[in-house]
Amino acid sequence: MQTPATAAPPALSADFYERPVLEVARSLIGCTVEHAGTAGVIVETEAYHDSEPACHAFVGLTPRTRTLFGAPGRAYVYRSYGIHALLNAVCEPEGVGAAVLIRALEPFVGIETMRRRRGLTRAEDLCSGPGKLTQALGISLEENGSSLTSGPIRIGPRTDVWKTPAVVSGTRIGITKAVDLRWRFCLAGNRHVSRPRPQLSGERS
DNA sequence: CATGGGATTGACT
DNA sequence: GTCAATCCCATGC
Repeated sequence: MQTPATAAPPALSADFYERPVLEVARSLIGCTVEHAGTAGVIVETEAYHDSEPACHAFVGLTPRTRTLFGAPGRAYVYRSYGIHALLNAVCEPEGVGAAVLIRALEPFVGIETMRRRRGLTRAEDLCSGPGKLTQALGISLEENGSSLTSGPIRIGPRTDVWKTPAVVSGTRIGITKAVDLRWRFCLAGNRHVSRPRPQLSGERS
């Protein structure tokens, strides 16, 4: 049996996500996200887990956290600050509330479409933040709970160019609880990482 | 039912 | 550096 004659590689399977969330967050650097004619390489992620108070799932099972506690390999999309849709990949076995927030991409497919959706031209302004990349890819709240293995949002494996990315960790952005956990992961030196960039040297704080 | 707080961004002092 | 936009939802009365 031949593989289908598609340009894109198969999406990551649900098994990929059914692992400790920190492991998945690191592994997702260099992978691809694709939706509605646009795609990018993941250059920044953050991990969230129901054992720590910055995670939405910390409060337990509610209508909002239903997706977070559900099956791994699905999208958790929620509205942030009343304005932005933020994309997460649900991780760990069903019953555990954990997810990886996709924080930044390096655009590589449909860049003109991204420019139109964003109303901006500079490549570094298109996907360099969690709210920016959902706008650039056309992802909305309706995709909450959808499968990342079958679409409409698909996450694919690392391509040859990104086989062994240099990943740096830092503290998570924009939270007020559990601020000391270094659960943010970035592709070292990449220009599409959101601000503030993690310190490359002198990781002591 | 009223309130308050965000896993952000862009515009502005 | 400051700040408002805007809305979902958890919480408390």
